[in-house]
Amino acid sequence: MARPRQFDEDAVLHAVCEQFWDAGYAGTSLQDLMRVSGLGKGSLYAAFGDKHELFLRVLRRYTDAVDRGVRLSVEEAPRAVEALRSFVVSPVGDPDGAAARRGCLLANTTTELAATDPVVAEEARRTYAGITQVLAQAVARAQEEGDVPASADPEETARALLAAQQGVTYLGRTGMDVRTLEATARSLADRLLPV
Amino acid sequence: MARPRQFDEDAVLHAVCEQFWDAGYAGTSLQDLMRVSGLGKGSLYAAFGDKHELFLRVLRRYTDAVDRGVRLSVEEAPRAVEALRSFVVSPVGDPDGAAARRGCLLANTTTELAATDPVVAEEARRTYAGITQVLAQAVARAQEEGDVPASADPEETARALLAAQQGVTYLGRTGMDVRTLEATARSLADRLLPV
DNA sequence: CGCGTGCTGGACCGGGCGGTCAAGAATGGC
DNA sequence: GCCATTCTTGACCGCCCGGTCCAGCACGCG
Repeated sequence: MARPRQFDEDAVLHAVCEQFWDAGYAGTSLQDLMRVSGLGKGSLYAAFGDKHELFLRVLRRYTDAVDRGVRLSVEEAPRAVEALRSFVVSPVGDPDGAAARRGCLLANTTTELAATDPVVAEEARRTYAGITQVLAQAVARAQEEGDVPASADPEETARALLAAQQGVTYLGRTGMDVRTLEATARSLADRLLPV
Repeated sequence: MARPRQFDEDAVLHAVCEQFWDAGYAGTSLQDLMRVSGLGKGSLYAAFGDKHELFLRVLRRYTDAVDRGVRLSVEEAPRAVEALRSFVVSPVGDPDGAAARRGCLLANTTTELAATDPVVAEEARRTYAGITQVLAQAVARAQEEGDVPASADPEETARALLAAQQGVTYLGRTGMDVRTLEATARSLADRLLPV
């Protein structure tokens, strides 16, 4: 046969993801990608195509992970309402606020590119539609469990929770004080998920 | 004297603002700025400094306008709760969704730059702190007017409203269907501003 | 009316961009 | 051990980036 690959594809995608996450799409140069991946330009192009294709690959990997994370969180929660609450608070991350300031790769790059890149916009809509569905099911379960009033519309509640979570994500990116941010997130969860 | 300026500074700043708003900071080249302003490089540099300075100038102009807009909306509202509701729904904009997809210049560029540009991050925090203050006063007024329960903490409510509004702004940028977006915004306003 | 002043426009610069390619190195089947 | 095959490296490409600079132009004061 021929010469086998000398790099771990998954490790490269992870490193590239971190880079795009921190610096954005336009803010990441091919040199950056070479540096974080340890690969030459040729290898990158042969393995993943051009910068844009590589970015989409990484973005889909990320959205898949997010989707799986939300599903798992709902599945594993003893009570669905707990998963819903933790979803809203999740952007807060660590107590020193580094995770909050980083934001979300999907949110960051959608804001940067959605207006000009229909593929990115569609990926965002697809992901949020999936999350909304999972949240709506969780709301329905929470209603059965008596933690959310039966009068609430599950899908409408799910969308409100999603919007709230994205708002928290954004305020985190502004560098807002973490404790204030967490209080805001908890307050939103309280108000959107009344007992 | 000497040759007077042949351009309207305010018109140039307006055009440049639109450009940064649509294409982002990195996505806007000096050629773009020359095109939309009708000025040569030399004039742009002489009048406004380099690209970054020009951007900050435009950003401050924008945040000032936003701040004035919110203050005015609260002042002019017959009942404060109406201003609060319209604040949350405001990102929806026109019925065809163009304004929603455009998002907010401050939100877009903060997401793009806040991690690397402390000046932009500070401008964002300053603006949102101001808006929070105005909203909190409006909440207090709404309480006096009997439209919001006296038990609610004005500042906490203001922050929840701000986060909700930013979440709606972001979902608008993803290109979410305008009617769904508007329903989500109204639902958030209903839940965060109970009678 | 002429001259100094400061605005104007574009030529010009070095550099870094995204992307291509060819030559060589590492493999495993034969 | 040879060869076909694939991966790897880095030189190279044309282009456009942000930024500088200067020659000339339009003005209005004296």
